[in-house]
Amino acid sequence: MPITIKDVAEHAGVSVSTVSKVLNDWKTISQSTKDKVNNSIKELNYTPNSRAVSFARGNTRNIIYLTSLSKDEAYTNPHMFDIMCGVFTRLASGGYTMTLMDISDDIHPKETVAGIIARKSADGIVIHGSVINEDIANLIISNSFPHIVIGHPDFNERLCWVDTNHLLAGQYAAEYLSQRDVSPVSFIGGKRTEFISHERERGFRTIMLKYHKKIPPEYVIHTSSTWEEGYAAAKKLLSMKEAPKAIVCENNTLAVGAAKAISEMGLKVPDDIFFLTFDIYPYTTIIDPKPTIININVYDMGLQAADMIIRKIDNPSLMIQSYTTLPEIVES
Amino acid sequence: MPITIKDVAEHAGVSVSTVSKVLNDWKTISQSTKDKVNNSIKELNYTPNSRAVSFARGNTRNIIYLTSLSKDEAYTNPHMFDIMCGVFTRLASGGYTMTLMDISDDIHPKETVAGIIARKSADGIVIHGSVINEDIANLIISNSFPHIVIGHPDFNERLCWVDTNHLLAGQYAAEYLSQRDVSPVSFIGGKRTEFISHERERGFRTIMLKYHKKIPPEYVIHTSSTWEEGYAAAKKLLSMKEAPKAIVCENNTLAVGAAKAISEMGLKVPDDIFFLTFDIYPYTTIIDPKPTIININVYDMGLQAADMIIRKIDNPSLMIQSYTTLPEIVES
DNA sequence: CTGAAAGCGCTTACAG
DNA sequence: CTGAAAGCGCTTACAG
Repeated sequence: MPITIKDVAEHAGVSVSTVSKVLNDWKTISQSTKDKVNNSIKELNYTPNSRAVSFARGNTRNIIYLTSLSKDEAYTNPHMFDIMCGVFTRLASGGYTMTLMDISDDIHPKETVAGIIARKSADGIVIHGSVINEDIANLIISNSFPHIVIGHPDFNERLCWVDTNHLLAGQYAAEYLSQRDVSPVSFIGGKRTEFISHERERGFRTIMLKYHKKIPPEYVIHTSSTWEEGYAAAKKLLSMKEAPKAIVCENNTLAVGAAKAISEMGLKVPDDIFFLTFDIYPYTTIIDPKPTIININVYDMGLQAADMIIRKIDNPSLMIQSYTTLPEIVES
Repeated sequence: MPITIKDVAEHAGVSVSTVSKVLNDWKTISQSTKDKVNNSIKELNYTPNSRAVSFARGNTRNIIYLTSLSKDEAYTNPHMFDIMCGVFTRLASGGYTMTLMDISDDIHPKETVAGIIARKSADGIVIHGSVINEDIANLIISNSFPHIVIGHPDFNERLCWVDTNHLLAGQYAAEYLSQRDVSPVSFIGGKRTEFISHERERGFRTIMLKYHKKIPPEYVIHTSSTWEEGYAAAKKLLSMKEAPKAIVCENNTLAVGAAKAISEMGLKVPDDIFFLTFDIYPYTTIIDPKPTIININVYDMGLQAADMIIRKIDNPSLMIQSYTTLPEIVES
């Protein structure tokens, strides 16, 4: 038979409402009653039933994190989990719990989200950019449901979001090389159709252009993101008559291959060649020679996301807002 | 003003209890009333308030996943998240939600767990082996709280757990080599104090012994788990007068270094040398030459864990049980 | 500063 | 097969 608020009230010789007020820190309660009640709570080892609290209060202090959680997701997309840890940590410190929800093999994702809102199973929702669609976005907006999207959605402008800035990351890479007056430079990129790859390259080109440094077409290679292709691309670049003085790999996997090529050809970094890539994980810690890394702290982005959603819940009239996490340069 | 069960009852011209019975699929309800009620539900677009349901029923259909969720955890310990995805998926299909909880910088973890139990914020708990201690274990057992531990705890024997079997994985490696009559073999392991490392080595030795194949001490190297150390160890082994015909690396990172050594020395796998390691992730997909991998499907372990806890909840008198996930050999 | 009472939206014996 | 009513354990106007 678990202890309820009624037991505490009887034990302390006060009413149930008074106990509740002590529990909720009302300032109208006298110190002496507070002490009495708190003593009884301690003596009876009482803990409020969170189901009853949540029901009576009409809020859950729970946030749903909506994403895709398939097998091997943790290996193929560790960043998503790092973001999640950031979101979680800040939510927890704000007194919120976080419930995971998977939408990856959901045939009616819109109905799932509608259900969350209708059945009030959470006070707000964090949605990973890969699982949101326009229907869901409109549903959230029309219900004014507190939310935050991880990744800048390209529909519904009234959504609240946080994102990384890959364009800027590309620019950082170019600035880094320009400041050191490195020339010529080369770039190994993923398929042009990949958004992140495209942004990084675009940013890179923008800055090179700004400094009037041309990148001849043959110094730019687009390929699929396997280490073998990265290796082949780097080999090709380094064998040219005027070999580049820098290789920028658009992603980690390509950098694995490029490193192999650099090391095979006996080149030293950075004396013979500058070597840059993006993201610390998953591979740069084991890449030899060590590249200079343009990294984005996505854990921090998660913290910011949680901050924003808590503020939205506390203050529903808050304007839409967005937040972009800046890149950082890491020399390893 | 949200729609409640009362609105549905009025609209359908029945009592609240009848609506509830329809909602909960009682078999005593006539088809005609069922239809009437279901129509009203649809027309009013009614969804039960989950807070009220949970409160009235006295259960949450929610499970807490207790672990450590720090920054970079996703990169340094992706397996934990793969397990989590497995747990989550099975819980979701069983109609349970899963709430994350972090205990990494909790000064009073025992009180946190006591709180979960006391305030009934979940019907059960999944605890990652890295965050459980004897106090928590005893608390859970004495409250008969439905639980499952990820990883075999070495205290309280009445705990319910699932685990991988690293000893067996080591044995698989040895069997693999014995069947191919490879000799002599060498082993590069992490520090002896690391449990997983130790188990894998122990399993490996057991089987080698069984086939009366000795592993001379100089063919076994213990080192710290960096790729540089793995490289150095492999170099040393491969330069011996009677070079080993197989290198078994106790972990992924060591294998990165060993691969580098093998490839530098121009050896072909498996013609010149057999090359084995454990776990597919994080690195084996980019290791060249490709090792043979003894892998453990931890996602599946997560599925099993969720299964067990659901059964425990449905049937509290269920005996303690445990489950071990078997390794598999992957040729890449 | 404190308490009696209504209410949150369901579920579930129990009676019919 | 259906319904009236009690109850789950809190919170919160409202009255005093």
